[in-house]
Amino acid sequence: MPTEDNFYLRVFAVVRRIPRGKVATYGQVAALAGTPRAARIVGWALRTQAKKDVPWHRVLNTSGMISIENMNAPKEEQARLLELEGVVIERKAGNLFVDLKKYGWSAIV
DNA sequence: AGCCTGACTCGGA
DNA sequence: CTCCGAGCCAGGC
Repeated sequence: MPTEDNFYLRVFAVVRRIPRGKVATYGQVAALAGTPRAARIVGWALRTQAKKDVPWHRVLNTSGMISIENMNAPKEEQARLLELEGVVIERKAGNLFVDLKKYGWSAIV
């Protein structure tokens, strides 16, 4: 697998392709980026560049739950951004969930 | 160059 | 069904 910055670029490119009002999982983005097992790297990539021109808030874990707890990007902020796009956020036990069946994005476009 | 850590995931107990 | 552990890739120290 490539170990260049291109991986990041690909990740960003994939994330940018996520339509407004839709969400994708880390694993999915990683797969689209060319490395199915690099879900963690995706999160990392987003974390290093978060708050740029990439809709990082559209990326969630495989459960549709926001894993962020005490990071630079508060989950509340992510929830707000998603709600602005029409995505319904479900709050359960202090965690934020998104209905992937409804808002999940299909890579096959 | 080597070890630790992490916005993840999957599989077994 | 829930909890715990191992696997994975890349970056930081």
